[in-house]
Amino acid sequence: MTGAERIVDMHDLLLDAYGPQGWWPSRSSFETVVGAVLTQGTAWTNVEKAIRALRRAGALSPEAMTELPHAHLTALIRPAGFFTRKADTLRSVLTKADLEFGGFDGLLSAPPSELRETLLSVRGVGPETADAVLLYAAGHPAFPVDTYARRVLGRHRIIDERAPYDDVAHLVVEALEGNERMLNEFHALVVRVGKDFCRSRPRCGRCPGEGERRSTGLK
DNA sequence: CGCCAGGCCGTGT
DNA sequence: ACACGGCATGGC
Repeated sequence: MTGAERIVDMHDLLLDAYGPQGWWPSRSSFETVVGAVLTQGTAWTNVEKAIRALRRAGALSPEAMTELPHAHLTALIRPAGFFTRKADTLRSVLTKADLEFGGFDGLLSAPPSELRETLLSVRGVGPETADAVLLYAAGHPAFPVDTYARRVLGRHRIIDERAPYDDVAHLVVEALEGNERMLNEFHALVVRVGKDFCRSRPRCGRCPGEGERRSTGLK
């Protein structure tokens, strides 16, 4: 079985086991983008605190957040960690959207490649955040390669755990034939199963070829 | 107390 | 092209 076939199988199996995950959990595309930035290197529970604070402050729209004094923004997202950097990043996205795309909706409406390049040009937005925005806020085929994707696909020997980001992303997008619905579910399902087994139960024994990681493995 | 979480960036090899 | 430390809070 090829890697692509195993990825399709994994998607089908996980979907049967867990059901649709309903990602991205948010009330608007703007909230999705905010969440994508805030969750960088941060537990989702902490992101929820920050999102709730923003909502209470009425700052969960591009216009409202633009009006918000920077010190307020920084204070509101504090629970999400790395808050000085993340506040700057959110501000930069909004500024760039206004200057170059006539606003946030204009940015999201840009062609996928232009949207991705623009997002990547913002300090604090890397490939995973950009691909999460493409997939979950703009509805384009993309695959955000996060720590869980690396872990799960790596332990199943479908990829080398430290393969370059774009290699992994392209492999999955090709495997799922650019099917946005499947890419959406697959990313969410991989996070779900990764939380269930790969973290709380390292070496759970369910991944093929798990025994040789420390003995012979490593290139 | 230590480790980790739905990363990214600047610096040094 | 990689390795590494810094960025920061909160839960277990």
